[in-house]
Amino acid sequence: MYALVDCDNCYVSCERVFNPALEGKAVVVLSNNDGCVVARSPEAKALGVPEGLPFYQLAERFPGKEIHALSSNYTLYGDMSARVMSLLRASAPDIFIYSIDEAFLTLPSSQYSDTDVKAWGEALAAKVRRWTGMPVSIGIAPTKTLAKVASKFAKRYAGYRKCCVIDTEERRQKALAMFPVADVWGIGRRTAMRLEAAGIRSALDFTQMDAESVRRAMTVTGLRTWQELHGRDCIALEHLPRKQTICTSRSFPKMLTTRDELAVAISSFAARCAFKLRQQRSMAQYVTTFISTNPFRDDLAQSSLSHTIALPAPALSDPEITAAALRALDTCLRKGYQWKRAGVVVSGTVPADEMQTSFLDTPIELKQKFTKLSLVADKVNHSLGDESLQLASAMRAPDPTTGKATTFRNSILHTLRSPFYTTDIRDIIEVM
DNA sequence: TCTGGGGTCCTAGGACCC
DNA sequence: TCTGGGGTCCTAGGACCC
Repeated sequence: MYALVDCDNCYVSCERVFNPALEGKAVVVLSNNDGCVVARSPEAKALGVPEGLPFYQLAERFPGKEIHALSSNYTLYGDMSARVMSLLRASAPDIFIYSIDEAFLTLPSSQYSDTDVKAWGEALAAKVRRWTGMPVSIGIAPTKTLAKVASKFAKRYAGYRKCCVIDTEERRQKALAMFPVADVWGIGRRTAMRLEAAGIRSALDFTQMDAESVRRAMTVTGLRTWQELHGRDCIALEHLPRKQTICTSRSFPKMLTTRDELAVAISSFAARCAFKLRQQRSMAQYVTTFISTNPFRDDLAQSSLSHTIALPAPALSDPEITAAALRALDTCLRKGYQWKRAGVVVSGTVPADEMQTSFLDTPIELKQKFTKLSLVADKVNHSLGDESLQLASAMRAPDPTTGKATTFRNSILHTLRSPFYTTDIRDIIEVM
């Protein structure tokens, strides 16, 4: 059996743990630059606030409603997630962390009989709530896709006391009959529209299609989902310790036009990618830089450009990745556009211990220096704060009046952000 | 005025090899 | 006039996830 543990309205719940005044209120959490709504409390959902709504439309669309909006505080959410996951790991050692707010636990059948698995789930949800403050819902079933279905029931109906189990054929049929096909894990908007046009509305309707037509219409991934809904376990979540592609991208609060402004942003994205590479102990063979204009501005010239550079040998240091990203920027940059978004992608990752050199590469001594320098910078930044030590190319020229050099991250808007309650001693909560 | 970010998997088709 | 068979690798694009 699999247990899917899912945090309820994750970002909003993290905020409520430290600001209980938000309980029972309509709350939304915003994306970077306070752009649009990425998380909603049940009260906000009940008002009809859609996911992805641009923040500036919130007041227009919901006049007179009291809706609390917060900037996203990923430092807080990441830390709260780690607390929840460590509790789950202690309860069931075979855990696959699927996202910041979800994990699959594998329950050995020898250990849990049918009768007490429900009690086990209820107790786990209660423990997570009590120890971390986070509300979670748990779905238990023989396949991951059915566990997902079960968790939605656990979330929706209080009667389940945070844990729903789909273990018998009768329960499976009943649950799937009530479950919209569009909500099935693995069936997205496109496919759902096609299925509904063909009269297939519930997950049960979908399971009654014949396997061959499912495969034809939705390829083998769709067939896997179909099998899983029938109770046959066939989606393997592989523990991929090494990501094959790592991307860092942002929209800008204002559109950029000069090479210098873009270079500061690209340097910062490149360094972030290099850091992520070092964290997973890999090196990248390719570096891509992309830039694009604002697609919502019909009145402006549109362009979306990218360039990929094959490194002479795999790299993981800030200087090497940044130099390649800036070279790629200079290759693709065109005049006459206003750039709204940019990013750096590193790909073709290989394990860092399989380092090879080539005659064309940076001289080996220099490469080793760059690597050591980046590792030292990681340590300094870990103890003194994220941007304590970085390449000068990631900083703007100092302001002539204050003499202070600012970074790209300084320019991201998050005017409604909550304090770093759990990770910064200056923000520690005070009890009066 | 203001519209997010970061991934994975699958398939088709072209290039290329013998 | 008639023009094979089998395979790999790479890439772009679509679909999906949170």
